[in-house]
Amino acid sequence: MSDATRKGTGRAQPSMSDVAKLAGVAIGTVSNTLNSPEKVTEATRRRVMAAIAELGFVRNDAARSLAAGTSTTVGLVVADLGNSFFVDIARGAEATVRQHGMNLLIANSDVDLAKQSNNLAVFEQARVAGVLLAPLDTPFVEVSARLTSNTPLVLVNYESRRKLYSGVVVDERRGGFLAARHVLDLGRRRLLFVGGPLSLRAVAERYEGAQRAVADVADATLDLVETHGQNIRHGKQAARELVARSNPIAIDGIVAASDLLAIGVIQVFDELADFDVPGDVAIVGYDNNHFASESNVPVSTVSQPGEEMGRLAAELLCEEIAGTAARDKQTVVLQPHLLPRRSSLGDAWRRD
Amino acid sequence: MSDATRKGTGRAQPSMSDVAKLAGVAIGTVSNTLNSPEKVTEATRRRVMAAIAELGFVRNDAARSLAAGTSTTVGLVVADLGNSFFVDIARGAEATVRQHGMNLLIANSDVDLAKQSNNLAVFEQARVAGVLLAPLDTPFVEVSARLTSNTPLVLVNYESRRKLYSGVVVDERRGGFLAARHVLDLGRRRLLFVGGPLSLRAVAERYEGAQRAVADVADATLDLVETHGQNIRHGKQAARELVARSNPIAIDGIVAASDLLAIGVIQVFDELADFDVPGDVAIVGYDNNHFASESNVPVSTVSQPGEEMGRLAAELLCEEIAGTAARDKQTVVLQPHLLPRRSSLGDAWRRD
DNA sequence: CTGTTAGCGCCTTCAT
DNA sequence: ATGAAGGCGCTAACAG
Repeated sequence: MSDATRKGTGRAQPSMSDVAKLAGVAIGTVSNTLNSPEKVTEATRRRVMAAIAELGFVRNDAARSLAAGTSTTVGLVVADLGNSFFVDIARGAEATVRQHGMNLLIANSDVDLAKQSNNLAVFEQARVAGVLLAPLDTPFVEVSARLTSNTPLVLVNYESRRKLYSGVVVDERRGGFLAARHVLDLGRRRLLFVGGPLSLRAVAERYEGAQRAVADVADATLDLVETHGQNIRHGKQAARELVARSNPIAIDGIVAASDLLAIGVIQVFDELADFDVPGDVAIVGYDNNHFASESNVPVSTVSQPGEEMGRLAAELLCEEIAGTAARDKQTVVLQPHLLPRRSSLGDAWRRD
Repeated sequence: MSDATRKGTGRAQPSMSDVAKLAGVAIGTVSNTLNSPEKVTEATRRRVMAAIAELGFVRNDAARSLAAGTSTTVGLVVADLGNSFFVDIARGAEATVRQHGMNLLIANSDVDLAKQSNNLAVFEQARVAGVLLAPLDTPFVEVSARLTSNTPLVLVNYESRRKLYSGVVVDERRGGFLAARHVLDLGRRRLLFVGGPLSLRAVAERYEGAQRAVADVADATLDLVETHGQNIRHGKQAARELVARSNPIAIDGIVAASDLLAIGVIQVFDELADFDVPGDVAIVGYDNNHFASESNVPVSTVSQPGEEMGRLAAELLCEEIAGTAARDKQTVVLQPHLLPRRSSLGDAWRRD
């Protein structure tokens, strides 16, 4: 199979030595004009560049990183690209990674632990400079993460209890607290938390935060309807369950674990005559879903700083790559913030 | 720098020769047990695997693809991860790529032509086995695509007019046609198309399709409100413009270029007293946005087969990589299909 | 400033 | 079935 040319159109990729030959210089010079332009005469630089252009040469990065022992790409392993929160993270990470002269490649775990492990392995085999891991919300993270032994690794949206990795997370309890306190500040006292399953760390912590806020107010109570997920249909289901439980509803404020849940709840309430949001029940969601802000009743929400998380995590990773990172692993905690809108403020809220 | 160990915690990555030494075999044997297990005794295979496990060895893929001249990863360059259509494509592509024993890495162009070019360059330098390109909707595609000279390239959601690349697209005209004909079948005659800018190929083609459907019906007309984008706010704006133009509205059917547009329109109409959707105006959106199906008035829509597009494109790419592809480039055209829901059918539509 | 050279870690004949 | 050796394309150190 040696002398048989590859099938079809393309001739083989030109190599540096081809470029060197055409430009009439040595191969090392080509390498220099690419990596250390200051070490090369303007004239020869031009000749080399011309040859590169003429040949359509593209440097083989596999060879480069093999020889140099360093890569210029970082990998991002993401739990679910279908969730815009992770897309925000990717956007943020991409920005700072690029700022450091590197490139970001993304692998989607698609809510599948096996894929997540595989993705980590892929990046490790590729000898990327480092990897950012926004993992599934399961207790197995440390295990799969341990697969990547020597590659710098920073966690996003997950805290390494054993301090094995640095990471950046958002204070979910604080978010739940903010949401509940907002409703309490509006004078509501009979609150309900909607979300689930509580085995999800984020949901459980938001619930805890809400509990804390309620505990601060003497005559306030917090009820719970646990759901099987955070989509609109789960919200609808929860609302129907609530209505079935006691009608008229003995609740005047709701904290939902997601905007979609909130929307579902609102939709069911809308169909009930003589029932008003937020007049009868004030509702706060979570996530600042783009959709939620523009729905019929713009949903008050707790916004998570996804892009900033991505940026910060990438920053931490770059430090580890550069070897300038602190010895101890650190977990940065970012604060979510409340965005009150019509579903809690009512007419007191003005668009834009 | 030879005997100085790398900084900090990690000792250097073990290499194949380390494994060979530990297992008491030659380096070639290690390679064989990894790549051609059938060429190795069960006993030595076990010894080698044990050594690999003990050392935590991970094969250096840069070296591997350099030596073997083949890569096992394919790249996907995507116009906008914020658009769930592209996420669907990624999901489909990932599935078939994996089925062929390869891995998919994603790079997000984030609606930026420069990033798109850069992403293509990154994958080309990495010498991936091939790349899938779901490009921005601009006339410059052919140019930036030409950057990738020798890497197999298949287009997704874009047609190579010059037949330089294979690809898979969806029949946008057909989609527009289906939407409009559905409204016409409902007895509506004064239609309106909402979407824009028309410089976007997809929007223009959907509009053309709608025109064709209307042309088939003697007394039907099709009006146009061109927007600056396809989000909810553009839909609201368009609806207000329409109301301002003539009140009561002289329109009884709307084809929107996206579900979000449709939702925006519906929201504005909802605020008008004595105005009913679909009673007064039947509305069809486009994209089968997950939200749209669960919003207040579930939006009738045209669904695009994103995952299937990804699968098919990946299939085409794998053929090119394997060299089993037909000589001439082919563009596969997939058909969208109509999902009638409440925004056009009204009470005649039953959920689920 | 330019040319020469020795590997980077692995795959792949070719002997054994 | 196993071992030895050359080379993939490039970088980095050194010599000129």
